[in-house]
Amino acid sequence: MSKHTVAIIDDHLLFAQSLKGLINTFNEFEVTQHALNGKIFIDNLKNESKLPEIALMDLNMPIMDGLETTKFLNENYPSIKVLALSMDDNESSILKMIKNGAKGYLLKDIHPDILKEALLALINEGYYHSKRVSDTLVHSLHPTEEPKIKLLGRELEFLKLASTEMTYKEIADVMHLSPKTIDGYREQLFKKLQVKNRIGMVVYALKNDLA
Amino acid sequence: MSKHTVAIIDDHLLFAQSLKGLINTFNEFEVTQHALNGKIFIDNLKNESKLPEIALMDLNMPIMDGLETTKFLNENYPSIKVLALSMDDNESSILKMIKNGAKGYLLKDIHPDILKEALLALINEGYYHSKRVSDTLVHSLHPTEEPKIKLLGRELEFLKLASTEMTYKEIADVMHLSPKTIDGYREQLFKKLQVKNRIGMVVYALKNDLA
DNA sequence: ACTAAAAAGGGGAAAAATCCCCTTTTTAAG
DNA sequence: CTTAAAAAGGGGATTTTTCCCCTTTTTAGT
Repeated sequence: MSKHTVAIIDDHLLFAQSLKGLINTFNEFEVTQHALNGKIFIDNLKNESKLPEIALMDLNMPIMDGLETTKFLNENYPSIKVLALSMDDNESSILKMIKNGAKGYLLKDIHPDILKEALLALINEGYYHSKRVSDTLVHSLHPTEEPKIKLLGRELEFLKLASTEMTYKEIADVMHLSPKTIDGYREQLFKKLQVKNRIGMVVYALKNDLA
Repeated sequence: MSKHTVAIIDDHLLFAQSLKGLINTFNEFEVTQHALNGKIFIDNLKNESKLPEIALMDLNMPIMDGLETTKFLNENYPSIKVLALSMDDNESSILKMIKNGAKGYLLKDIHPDILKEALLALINEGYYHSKRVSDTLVHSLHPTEEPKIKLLGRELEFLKLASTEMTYKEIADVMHLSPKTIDGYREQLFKKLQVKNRIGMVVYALKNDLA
């Protein structure tokens, strides 16, 4: 049985080298490439006959960082599974990486066994997420302390419809109201939400998950 | 040491009763209330001197369902921790519950030990999420199999600005372009995204996290 | 060098949105 | 019953958006 292939993209030479050594002690994996940043890695891919199965991707790199690289890989080489490696468990960077196609997220201070576990999970399940990462994700979804704006009855209904491609006339129609009444709702909402136009209203609705 | 209080909101009498029996065997918890739907539960709260710490909330109920009830509780009785209970592990309903303030999500076919574990976690950690739920959450964030629309260079920049309250004239200004060029981008984008107007465009941008 | 696509720009008109000032009807609360 | 707030509706004008048909310049690939 041939080993699974792993590429390392990291500008910290010392860390990358030791990582390479570690992975090569695993029975199931071997490191086939090492690049100092995303640009170099991608350029190399064009000349490679076989792609690595997994890319161990550092986040902070010069020239082309982990996020950009992951986005590119996801669109152009979707078979490569990106496992993000980072110092920090910063919430938004984890979210961004996953949204852009990373299949897993690891922190650099983990135990070697966890790395192996993650690599195996990536091959077998297609993804890996540590408890710490899952918790972060869940936390980010919880509603934030809200300076919540109190929408009265039909305003919410109107807001939802205003977030579609319907014209106000059409909205008035489906709500069985006069266009002038709708016009009133609109003005009230502009004041309440402190927006200048329908676009602002829609952005508010979408961001607050009301639409 | 007094027991932690749990309210059950579920219209399945048989299930709710056995659940009540089960929980009352736990040393740490006791069921203090049972309501057949969210409306009844909320009405009861007004007359109660002490609120339950945890609400075991079924999702599908007549009159007022779990989602609505959770939303209401989160806004008006934030001290009550909602643990959602559901038959299905449907991705979007899990997401919705959590976004609306549920502190945990359980499936009804779980082992009794898990229920106890979840209740304890809710008290001690403030939340509980099973692996299955975490996985679902993570999965929902991954980019979907994309009928991805290829946006060329400045179209993306324009799209972002179009998702603000700026008029096209103002956008033209900050992009150092003629309003007529902007008009061109707009029409191209309408075709590409298959939308009828600026609202549709903004909704697309927001939902695809481009804005 | 040739060519196609992308980028930038325009005229002119109809439709929709926005604004400001104002009235009547319905509902909820004391 | 009275009063206030919310809901519904209107006139009329300005600004913005949308649409359709068209030209020139720049960029990139063979």
